[in-house]
Amino acid sequence: MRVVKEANVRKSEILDAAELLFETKGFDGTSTTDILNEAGIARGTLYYHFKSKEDILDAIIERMTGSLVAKATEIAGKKDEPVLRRMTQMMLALHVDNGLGYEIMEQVHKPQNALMHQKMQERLLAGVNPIITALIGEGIAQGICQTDYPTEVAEMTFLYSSTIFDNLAIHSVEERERKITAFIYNLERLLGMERDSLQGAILPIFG
Amino acid sequence: MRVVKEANVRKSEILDAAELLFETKGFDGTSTTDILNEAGIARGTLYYHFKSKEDILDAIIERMTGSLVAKATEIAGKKDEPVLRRMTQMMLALHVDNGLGYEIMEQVHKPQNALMHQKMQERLLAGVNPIITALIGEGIAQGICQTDYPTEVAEMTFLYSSTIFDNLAIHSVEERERKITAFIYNLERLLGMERDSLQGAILPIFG
DNA sequence: CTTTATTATACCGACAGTCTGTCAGTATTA
DNA sequence: TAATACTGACAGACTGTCGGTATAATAAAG
Repeated sequence: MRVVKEANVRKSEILDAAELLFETKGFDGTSTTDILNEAGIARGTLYYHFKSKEDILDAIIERMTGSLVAKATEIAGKKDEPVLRRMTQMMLALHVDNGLGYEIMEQVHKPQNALMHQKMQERLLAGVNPIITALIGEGIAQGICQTDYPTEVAEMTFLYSSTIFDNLAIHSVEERERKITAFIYNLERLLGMERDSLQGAILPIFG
Repeated sequence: MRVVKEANVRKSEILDAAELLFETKGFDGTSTTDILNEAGIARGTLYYHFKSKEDILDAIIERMTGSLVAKATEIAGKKDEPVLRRMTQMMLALHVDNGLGYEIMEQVHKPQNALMHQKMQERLLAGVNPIITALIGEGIAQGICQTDYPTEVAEMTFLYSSTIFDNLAIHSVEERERKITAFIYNLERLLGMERDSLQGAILPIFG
C-alpha cells in the first residue's frame, strides 16, 4: 500500500525515526533498514529524500543544533538583562539541559558515535561562538571583564566545557565539583575578572 | 604458500600495513581486505591476531601515542633545563612535528576519521596530562607561574591546541597568527603570568 | 642423540550474514 | 501529461567466523 506525502513531511518523519533510533542504538548501530522500518517506508523512499545515511545524520544535527543556537540567540538578545546573567543562562541552555535529552547525550559520547559528536560540536561552535563573543564584547564595554581575544576565549571555554562536562557523568562527585570550580576559576582568569566574581553566579547552575 | 612468523612480528607487520593505508585512504576508507593484501596475508590471519578492525586502530594509536608520550616524558625529565624551556619544547614535540607525519594528521582530521581522532586525543591527553601538570607544578614551585588548578589548565590548553592548531592549515596566514598570539595570551592568563612573558619563548616555535 | 609422536601456534580461504546505495518501473497528485 | 513521491528487487562490498591445514616446539621412544 502506498501513501504519498509532501516531501517535507516525509523528510521530517524520517528524521524523527532516525533520531529515535540514534538515541537508543547509536549511529553506527542503526542500519538504514532500521530507519526504513521505523518510518514505515521502502528503501527507495529513504534514498529519494536523503542521499546517504550520513546525510540523515547531518540533517538531524542541523535540526538539533538549530534550536540550540536559536535559544542562545534569544538569551543573548535580552539587552535589558545584565550581561553576567545572560552568560550564565547561556551556559545553562547549552549544557545542563540542552534539549537533546540524556540518552542522546550518552549516545553521542560513545566512541562509536565519534563522528556524530564531532559534527555536533563543530556545528554548535560555529553557531554559538559569535553569540558568545558578542556577549563578552558587551561585558568588556561595560567594564565587567577584559580580554584582547574574546573569540578565542569563547572558543576555548566552549570546546573545553563541551568536552569535559558532557563526559562529567563518568566522574565521581568530588571530581565533578573540582572540574566545575576549576572551570569557573579559569574562566575568570581568561576574562580578566576578579577572583570569585563569577563563582556565585555560575555555581548554582550545575546541580 | 605459507610463511609462519612469530606472532609479534606478524602483528607489527599488519600494523605497518594498516597504518600506511590509514594514512592514505583513511580509516573508514580502508577495508580489511585492503590490509590483507598490503600485508600479504589471508583473512583468517588478520583475525587470528586482531579481533576486529577497530582493534587494529587501537593498536596503531597505542603505538603512535606511546612514542609521543615517551618523548614528552623525556623532555619533562631534563631537570637541569629551565622549566619554561621545557614547556616550549614540549609543545614543539606534541604539535609542530609530532612525529606522525603530515599526511596522517591530515587524515586524522577528516570527518570520516572522527573515531581515530577522538581516540588519539583521549589517549594522548591521558598520557601527556600528568607530565604537563607536573611541569606546571615545577613552574609554580619556582615562582614562574601560579594557578590553583594545574591539571585543568593542562587539560584545557592541550585540548584547545590539539583542536585548533591541528586544523590550522585550513586557516589563512593572518588567522593562524592571530590564533597563536591569542593562545599564548590566554595561556599566560591561565598560568597567572605577566603579559608577554611567554610570548618571546613560544612564538618562534610556530614557524 | 636421533627419530617419532604430540601438542601448540600460526595460518588459510570459503562462506554466511549484513549493510549501503541504485535503478527501472509504478502509483499519485498537480 | 508532466512532475512528484514512492517501491522493492538487486548489485556490490564489507566484516567477522569457522573447520581445517601446515609449521614449529616439545616430549617420548628407540
